[in-house]
Amino acid sequence: MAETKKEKEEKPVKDMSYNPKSIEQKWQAKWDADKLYRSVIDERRPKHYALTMLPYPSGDLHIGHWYAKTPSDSRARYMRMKGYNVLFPMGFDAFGLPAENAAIKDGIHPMKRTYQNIERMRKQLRSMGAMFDWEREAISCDPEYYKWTQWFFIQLYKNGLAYRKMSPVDWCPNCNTTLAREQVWGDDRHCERCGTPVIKKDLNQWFFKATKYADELLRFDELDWPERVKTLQTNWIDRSEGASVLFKTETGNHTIEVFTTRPDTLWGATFMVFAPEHPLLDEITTPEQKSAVEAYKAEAARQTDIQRGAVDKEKTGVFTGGYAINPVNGQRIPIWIADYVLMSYGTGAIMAVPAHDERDFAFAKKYDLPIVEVIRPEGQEEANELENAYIGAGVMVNSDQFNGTKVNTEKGRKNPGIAAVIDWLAGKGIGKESVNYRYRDWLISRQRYWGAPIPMVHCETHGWNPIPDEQLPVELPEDVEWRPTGESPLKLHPTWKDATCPICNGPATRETDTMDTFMCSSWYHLRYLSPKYDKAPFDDAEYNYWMPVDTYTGGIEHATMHLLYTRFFHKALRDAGFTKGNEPMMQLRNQGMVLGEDNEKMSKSRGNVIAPDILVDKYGADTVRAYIMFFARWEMGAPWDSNGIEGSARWIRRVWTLFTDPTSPPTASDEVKKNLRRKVHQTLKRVTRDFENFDFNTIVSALMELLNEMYKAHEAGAVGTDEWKEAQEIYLKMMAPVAPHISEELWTEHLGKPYSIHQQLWPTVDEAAAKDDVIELPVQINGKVRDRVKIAADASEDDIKAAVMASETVQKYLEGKEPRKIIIAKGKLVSLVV
RNA sequence: GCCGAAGUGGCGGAAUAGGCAGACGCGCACGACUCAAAAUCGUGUUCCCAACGGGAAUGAGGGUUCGAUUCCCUCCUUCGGCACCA
Repeated sequence: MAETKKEKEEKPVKDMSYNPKSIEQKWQAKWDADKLYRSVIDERRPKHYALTMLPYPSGDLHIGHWYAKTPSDSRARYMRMKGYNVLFPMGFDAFGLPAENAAIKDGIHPMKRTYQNIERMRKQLRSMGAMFDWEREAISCDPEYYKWTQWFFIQLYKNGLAYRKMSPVDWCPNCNTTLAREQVWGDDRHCERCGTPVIKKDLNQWFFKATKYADELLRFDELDWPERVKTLQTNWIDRSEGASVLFKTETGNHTIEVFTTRPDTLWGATFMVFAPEHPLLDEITTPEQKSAVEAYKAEAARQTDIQRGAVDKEKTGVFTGGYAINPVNGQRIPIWIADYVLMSYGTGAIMAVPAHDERDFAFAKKYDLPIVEVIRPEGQEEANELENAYIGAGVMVNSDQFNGTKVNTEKGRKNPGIAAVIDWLAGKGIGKESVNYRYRDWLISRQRYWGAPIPMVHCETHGWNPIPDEQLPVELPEDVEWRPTGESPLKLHPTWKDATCPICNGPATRETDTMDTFMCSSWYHLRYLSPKYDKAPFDDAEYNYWMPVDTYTGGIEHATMHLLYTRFFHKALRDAGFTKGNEPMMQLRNQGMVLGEDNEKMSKSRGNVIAPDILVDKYGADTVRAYIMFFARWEMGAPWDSNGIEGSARWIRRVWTLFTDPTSPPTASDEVKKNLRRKVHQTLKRVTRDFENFDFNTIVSALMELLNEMYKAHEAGAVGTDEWKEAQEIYLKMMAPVAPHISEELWTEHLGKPYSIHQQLWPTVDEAAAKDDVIELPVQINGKVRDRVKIAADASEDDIKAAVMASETVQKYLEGKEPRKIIIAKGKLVSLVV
């Protein structure tokens, strides 16, 4: 050993074999020491805020994290080389249930566990060699962070956007907490996090008035977002245009408001239906019907949402004994209750038009209620004996002065029948144009410990009031007891609840619920701007320079959760005067998912998890990065293929071999040199375009292709020529965003170029060099490729024609005939029609 | 039921203004190097017809076009979202 070392010292020999481990460690340390990726405001340069969704500190970096973050990093690096001042921060979404559940099991405090996990994941994230600016790291469970989460809650409260309400809410019996509507998924209405079906509970909870922004959230005109996400959000909000109409009860004691998308069918409303939970039921129900109604209500309450919501379920209902008056024709119509009417949509009461609504039709048939046709297909004279509800276009009949008015299948004012009736209703004061949404306010209370406490106190005299700013943050107590029942330790804590009313200084009780962690992640992109700033959630100077986020990358699963919340949050803050612009994230791109080799979702229980650490250890980060970018279309994702990575490893090694090859005297012909230069610039063009479009897989393909060409040029003696040197430089610059370590090593150590390659500008395409001068034109005869003709790229149509007709093969297929038509697609192909 | 995405070799995928289908890679086969293996390098690799050569083929069927993976219509399959929403 000693001898070898001595030998090395005396006669330094460069180790020529590719050793990713030492290269990667070396450069990561140097970049770090030099603060190469520190981003500071620089007014002279255009800014680019690249953001990738922050991870939950689960404790281990998953291959999925790599799949999300590596291409995002590579794109950020590309933008930096394009001359942008790029901000690419990283942090942790550190509140949440897993840490608390683990604490219940083993007693380790979530704080302790979370920071340990962060420590570990930080290390793993660094092994990626990404350009994260770690000085901007933000951790949402840090009191210096959640102080501002709480502060924002108070701002929303002060602006009338936070309120407390008793209502039936979704409860996950496994997570022991309520959930927002967005967090309940699927046919069986399960918890988004743990998959357990939720149940309904009546609880007092805090909500954000997200519905105030429903219309604005439907506008995407400023956004470069995938259609898919815009569609998901649009469907989620589900705007529905129609009218609200006032019905009076027969006794005249009550007014019942209903929402309908079909006010043009009002004359066909032959009964009304209330949801079983409707508050007016008790007063409308007659004594004779009381027991039947009560029984039905009890049965409906007993059923789960899933049972009630089953589409194919036979309709059931009970007559209340009460009557309403149809305001358009004075008809006395019975009021029923049925569970197909939901209290949570519209007003919980509907006008039933059996002739033109399938559900009402089925109900009327079953209970033998009158069916009156009010829309008839155009041109048809006779009344219909309806076998089904008619929902098509037609003309209004049995509708007094509106008879003959045309009705199409459009919703809202686009439908002449609806427009006419709405105007008339409004004039009479019995109805008006109205819009309904399926979208609900955001329920943010969580009955858990490991979250940001809701900064509100309750006083017997003064009700609910926010904690004064100077008392923020409301910190989580550390001396808590973990109950296996899952009850919130905040509720059980002996003294934590005790507070002072900010109005009267009398005794008050603290809110023991914490906030939905989606609240924390609704503004993390702002905390990154100035994570240590203590005068406000963010420094305005930083905000004015960096915001909005230019490129946001992350998973599609957040389409109606995080991405909707964060848009709402930005708009709410904008109206409160804290943020500018209408949208927080201008461009969005979603990556797909990496599946296990068995084509299933990766999970510990399936045993199909791919650990990036092992791959990095075996191949080096550059190879893992390259493979992740190469093996699938980024937005699609694909199952992992352990063999496939060998291809990327081979590519990296082949680059190393070629670029560390000692120079030899240049012997290449002019043609070889010209062809090399052409391929280099053609590749640069492709790679540039692909980076712009997030087509990461074809970037690596193009680089592999060019490398193959370079090997051929090498064989032909191109080494040492100016073209070769240019090829090497451009190659490494194109490779730098993909494989930052090896390209730095080859750039500085083997090409002897100035450190750092990551501070170089992206090369410019030489269009003239990229142009082909001779091209091979395929010749089609009657649609089939029969020959290929080599010809100058700038040849005239006549020259092309002549060359094609001169071909023996072409003549053979023409069999002496003249082509009827010759189509020349310039630079692409020639097509002969015989 | 409604809305959306996707369907291309054994596999991942490419074809980015309608113009050579299968780039690039995996895998496989053969060859070189080697005592041998690994690594590396080279050649081949959509299918069918013995074949020179030809034919078929981008989920299926139709249409537009000189020409369709690409545009239009109908349908099938897979995945995702919503769903008694008035």
